[in-house]
Amino acid sequence: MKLNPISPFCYEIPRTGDMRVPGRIFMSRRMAAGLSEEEALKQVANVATLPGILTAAMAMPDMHWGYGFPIGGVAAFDWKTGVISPGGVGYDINCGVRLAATGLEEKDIRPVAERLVTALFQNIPTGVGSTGSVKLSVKDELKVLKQGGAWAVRQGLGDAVDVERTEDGGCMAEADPSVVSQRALERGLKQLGTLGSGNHFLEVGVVDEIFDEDAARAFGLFENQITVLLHTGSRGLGYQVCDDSLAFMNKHVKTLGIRLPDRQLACAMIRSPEGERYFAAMACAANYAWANRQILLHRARETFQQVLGIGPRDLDMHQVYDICHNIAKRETHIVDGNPRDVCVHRKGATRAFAPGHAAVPAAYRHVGQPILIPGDMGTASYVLAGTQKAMEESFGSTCHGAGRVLSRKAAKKQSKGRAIHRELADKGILVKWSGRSTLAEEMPDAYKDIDQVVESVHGAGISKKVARLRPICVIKG
DNA sequence: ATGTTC
Repeated sequence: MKLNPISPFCYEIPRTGDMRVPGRIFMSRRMAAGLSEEEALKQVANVATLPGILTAAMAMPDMHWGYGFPIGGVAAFDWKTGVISPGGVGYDINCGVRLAATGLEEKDIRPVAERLVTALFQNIPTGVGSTGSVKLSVKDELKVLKQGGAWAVRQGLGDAVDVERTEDGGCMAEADPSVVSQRALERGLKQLGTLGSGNHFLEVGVVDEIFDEDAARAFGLFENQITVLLHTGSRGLGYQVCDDSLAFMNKHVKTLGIRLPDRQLACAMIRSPEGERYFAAMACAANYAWANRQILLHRARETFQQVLGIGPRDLDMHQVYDICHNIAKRETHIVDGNPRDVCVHRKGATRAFAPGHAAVPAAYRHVGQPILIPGDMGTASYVLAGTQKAMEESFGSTCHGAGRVLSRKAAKKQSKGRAIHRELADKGILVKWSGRSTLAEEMPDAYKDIDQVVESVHGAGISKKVARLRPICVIKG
């Protein structure tokens, strides 16, 4: 695939064949030189052929191959003439990240780290098919799908301010539980408040370095501060919503009469019964994910208090922000100088709204929206802030994480004979996990260098570095 | 990512 540098941190796939717009990849020269993502680049070009796509099919430096659309991809479609596609969101609808800061410092946690990680692992169900964190009736589940994070707070599983510091207030109003299948409801019934598996985790970390004092102060972050970072999504419910939607979209797309370069790009006009049905079901799964992360934060608060023998006031575990990185949203963006109503697909990409945007919580509005970028479990995670340049160049979007370089299979092979948990322990990172091959599949070597990913988006100007976090304890599924 | 191939 031919890539033309159009600026020091942006490369273009020129328009050819059925492409309606070019492709655009945000990455440093160094990452471009090491790029071996031919299949993912082809997927960017494929997305560029879809009806109603605006400006360019975009990808972030953490891009890799995904279902139809690349992971690390951003695609915005005109609301009236464009399409919506489950492949542009991903199977784990509203997979996302939540960060809480505490009143504690590293010295308060080091002596109890072993007990803390053990207690977190006991109190939070992990792994494929994990259940049992909260008891839910079907009636309550429908409320979760409609209300999102606020439902959990109403149950006493969090604070009102948690919801205020969540993207979209932890709720997409377009949710319509009547379009969610019985099977999806069944899968969701017992999984609320569970972590899941794969790259999902809950991590106790420490603020390692501050890059932007003003933004860090606004976000309530200071050096040596203990943080909790958690990464999970909508579990089996979201997976089932995606699966159900792909089934009816595949049927529907045959009636559209458009030629798709890949059947995994199955889609519908946004303003069609099929498009609206997917959007309404997707929003339900998004709300479920926000309730899920809300409950996990509550479990973390309970566990810290139990292990440290302190009350909520001394713990002071307060939410910094919660973002989604697998979602489609209705947003207004300036396109060719005019405001346009668009449907932005972010799949393995994060919203990065600029200072002054009304969707950014008031306390953060002068510095921009917080962005949470988890690294692999052996290195670091980053807090960034949204920028005006992101509004202008990437539909208010940035990267989402390190991005895989090794397939799960390849990672397992490379880890043979190694004790990954010991390698991490040598770096001062305690890890507890449930899946037989989780640690091998998720080992640091399986991921790109998070520092390079973050330098790319910082260099491109689509977000700016605020702080780096270093892990101390990690639980995984 | 996923009751990891209803």
